Amino acid sequence: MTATVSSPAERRRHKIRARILSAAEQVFAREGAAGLSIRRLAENIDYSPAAIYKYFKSKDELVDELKETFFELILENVHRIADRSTPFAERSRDCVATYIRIATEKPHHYAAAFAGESPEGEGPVDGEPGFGATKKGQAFNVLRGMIAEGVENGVFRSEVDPSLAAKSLWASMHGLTMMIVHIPSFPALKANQKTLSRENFILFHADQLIRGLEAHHG
Amino acid sequence: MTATVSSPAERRRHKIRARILSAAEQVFAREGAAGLSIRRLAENIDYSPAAIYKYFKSKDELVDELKETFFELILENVHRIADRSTPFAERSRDCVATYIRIATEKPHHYAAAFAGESPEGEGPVDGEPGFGATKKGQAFNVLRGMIAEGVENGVFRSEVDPSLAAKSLWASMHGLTMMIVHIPSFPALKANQKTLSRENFILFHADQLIRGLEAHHG
DNA sequence: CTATTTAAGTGAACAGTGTTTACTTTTTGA
DNA sequence: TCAAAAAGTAAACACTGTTCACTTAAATAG
Repeated sequence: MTATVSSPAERRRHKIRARILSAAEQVFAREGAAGLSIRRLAENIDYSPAAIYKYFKSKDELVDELKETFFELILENVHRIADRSTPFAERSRDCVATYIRIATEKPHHYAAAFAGESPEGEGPVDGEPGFGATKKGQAFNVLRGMIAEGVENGVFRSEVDPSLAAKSLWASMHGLTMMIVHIPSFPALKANQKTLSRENFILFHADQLIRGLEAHHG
Repeated sequence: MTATVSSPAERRRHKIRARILSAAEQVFAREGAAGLSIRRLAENIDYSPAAIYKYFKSKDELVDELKETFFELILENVHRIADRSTPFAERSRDCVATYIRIATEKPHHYAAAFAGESPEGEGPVDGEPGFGATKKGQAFNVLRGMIAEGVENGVFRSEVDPSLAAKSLWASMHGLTMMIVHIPSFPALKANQKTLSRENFILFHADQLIRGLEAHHG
């Protein structure tokens, strides 16, 4: 699909861009956006701070690329689960759980992806044109498709609107993810004397959310 | 309960502290932690930047007080609903909805309360000694109490552990709140041609969460 | 192969930030 | 009244993202 249309100069440029992103990624993964400074980054790759601006027009743009790559990872994993042929209920739960699992593996990435540090600038949202283009939007669409399937199956209540329910479900997934990301010791679980692992908590949460959608058959 | 044990000096000091906090609150509510700089704050109250440090040992400490006051507001509102004598299911939903409603009225406060800007430092969590002392912790305890009540009533499934379920529920409330806070246009709802208000979305979400807990009677 | 244009890279500065230190002024209490 | 404690400040430190004028290297055209 992608032929070698790039000139040597373009390839070189792309390579250096990747080098910068790679160095940025390493710092970002450990210390987050705040810990990643242009000056430190420049030093790491033996460049002057100003040189970075020949490749990225701002720190935000650089960080945005790290975030998009990260969401690509989430999308891939969720997609893989969604395309399985396991029983529907189980598959739904696994989608939810996978999102949370993968997301919490890179806490700084996830936190930064939603907090443009101040509540304002964000990409397009559902309904707007560019939404399906972002990885975030694609992940949401997978979720909605899954719920629509459940409604058709009769597994989920017929009143639920997939688009609405998907947003609600997404918010809940997002919530646990954020909790784990922001409060490292969450969930501090000594529930009923038993110490539950984080994994078990995620599964409980996912189960709870799917239950809210299910039709009562019996 | 609190007699006038304070000397004139102490009262004066407290007054100035409050003055600083009030000035900080105004900027913070509009522009968040990033927009609130010590220098700007000092200028607003005709003080030198260094003077602030006679009253607060860091910007973080100052902001922490704003956050705690904010969570006091949430707690008050949730408590008021929880203490009502309306039917249990309705009351539960209202608690959840109220948390989200009040929280999203001060987006910057809420976002800052959970994002210590970098995922690390947070107050005590459930199980630890100081948890009940924080307003955040108290709000959680109200939630857990409510769920415990539901389990005893038989309204909620008997298997659910209140402590565990409260964390899960809290995470979901937190999720929608964060979504609204971070993505101003969330939920972008043109679900089924109908434009739903944010309020309706919150109620749907709350309903969905309570459903997940309910026992299937019938 | 040379001349010219374009891109890459840089040092220094600008405008900010939170915080500390040494110093002065004011207030307090014996 | 006078020493001690607290309040307040100017100036500096060590950072930050970003821009500008400048030099150096590479690509392109004649």
